[in-house]
Amino acid sequence: MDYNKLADILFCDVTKTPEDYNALYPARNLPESAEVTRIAPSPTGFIHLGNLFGALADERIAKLSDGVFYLRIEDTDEKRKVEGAVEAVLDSLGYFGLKFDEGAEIGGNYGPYYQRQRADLYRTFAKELVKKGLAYPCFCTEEELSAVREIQQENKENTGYWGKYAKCRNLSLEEIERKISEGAPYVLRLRSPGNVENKFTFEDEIKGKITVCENDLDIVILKRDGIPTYHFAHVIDDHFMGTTLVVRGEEWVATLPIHLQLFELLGFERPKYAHTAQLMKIDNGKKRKLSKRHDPELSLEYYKSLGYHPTAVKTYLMTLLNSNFEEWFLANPEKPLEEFEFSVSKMGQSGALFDTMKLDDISKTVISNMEADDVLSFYENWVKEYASDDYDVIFADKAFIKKIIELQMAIGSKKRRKDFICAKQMHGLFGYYFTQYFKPTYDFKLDSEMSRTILEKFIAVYNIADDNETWFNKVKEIASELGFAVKMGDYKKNPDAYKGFVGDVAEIIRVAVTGIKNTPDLCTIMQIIGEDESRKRIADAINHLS
RNA sequence: GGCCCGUUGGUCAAGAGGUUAAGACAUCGCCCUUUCACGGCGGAAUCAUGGGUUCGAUUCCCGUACGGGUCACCA
Repeated sequence: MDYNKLADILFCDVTKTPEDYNALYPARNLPESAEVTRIAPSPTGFIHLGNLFGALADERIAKLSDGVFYLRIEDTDEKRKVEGAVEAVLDSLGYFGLKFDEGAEIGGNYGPYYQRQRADLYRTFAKELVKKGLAYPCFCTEEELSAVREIQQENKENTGYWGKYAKCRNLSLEEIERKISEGAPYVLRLRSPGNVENKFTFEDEIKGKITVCENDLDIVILKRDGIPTYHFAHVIDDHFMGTTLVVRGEEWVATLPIHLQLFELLGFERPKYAHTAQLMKIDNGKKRKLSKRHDPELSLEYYKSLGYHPTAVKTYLMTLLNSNFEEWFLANPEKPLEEFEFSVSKMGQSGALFDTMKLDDISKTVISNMEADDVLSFYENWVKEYASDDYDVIFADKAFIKKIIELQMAIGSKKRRKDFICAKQMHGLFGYYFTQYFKPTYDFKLDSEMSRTILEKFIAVYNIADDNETWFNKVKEIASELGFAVKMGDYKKNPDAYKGFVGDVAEIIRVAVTGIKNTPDLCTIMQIIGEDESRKRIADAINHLS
């Protein structure tokens, strides 16, 4: 068979040569240790936690090694393409603070970064393969292929296009020419020189040694429309874009032999691979891979809409990504996580269960370490986007809401509070500060008579100018007069001697003023909402009790 | 089903041929406390299983079970 002739028939449109591309995409001029990483999503319009998980690793590795982190869009599947998906990817990752050095919509010297725009490149190398007798056109229909698969399954053989089942492998040039002239559609398949009997071990950056079989499948490299499959595009792109480390999900280890074979046949040096474990969740008592379809918590938009701070999500992901990160974070809660020395070797190799509790805990810590102004503006942006109806009320007076945030965070005191998890939950915490939203339930712990007495006595001595200590001394006095212990310890030692302790008294006032039992320092709350409002609320409560 | 990978408390996990088997989240108890939160102290809780190798194995080897991945002209 004259492979050159076949190549010319199949690729009469190809005018460039491999040399042209070698010149177009020279090796990157980077230091020895620099890693070039990438994320390569398909534009389905849905970027999820798993993508962010991998992207974070990619980004850290590239940054810490003074390398390059780029974005390539794998849009080879026309059917899955969604309008605006690329913008969504950029938006989502941008929200989480991941910046690309080059890539789709950003530019760079190794573009275009959309695979559909690189068709000539792929076809040039596909042609090379044909010339060497390493690729051939296949005219099999879907029906033929599935019939073959059934036979293989019956015979308990490996499924796929291989060996004796590779019908089009040995078509003569004449047959090929005839079919093409008849307009028969075809794909281009690799003529795999591999043998499944041959096993070899491969060193993965995360998983260590993996034993695999050589690929013997004549996989499709160019689809009917002339666009490459993932496998072929991956090899060509990561070669010409100079990727040094491919970080991708472990679902790809199964096809690793194909990729390795392709690198070898094309004479390219292969990159290192790091196959990451998948994020899992418990479903009906079973551990399973998080799925885009069924798990809303996989969507990045989900966290954004709940108002989880991007740093919190990133920090949580880092704990899953690097086993020694958490220790570092606990020791340096205030340091930016960019300072952590991320390492591929510390990446876990089994799938981690996604733990919302832990995310919440980390969120609390992350937010409690932020400046009040940053929390405020983060919250403001969230309200604008997700609770816009409340915006005018809450942000009518920025100084007011800032005071609330400072109180809730206990800014200024030795120990900050860790009340805030996410913007949505913050939003729910703020109700009683605003007259418009204040709807007390008046769940008083003591009987009406006593509750009313406490409130009456309190309102008689209340002075908004009192500092915290004076304020509390007044409460203590009332407690003492009415037969409550002033110290909790006294009450605990001798509960029968008292009606309760000072906390019980304070709670009555708290419920009257805020409508709920759990709040930060009451004295400050009353200062924030103001004297008139405080007095009015207490008077209302007294009325309610009368 | 074939092939590949994995299995340390409820969860995330460190770990090494000999350890009281770290730490974090969750949980429970106590302390602190005007409530809550924060913080402090303490408790309960783990090496899937059967065989080897070894003076000794949770750690190494083999099998079993279980879990995961994959078997497209999808990525």
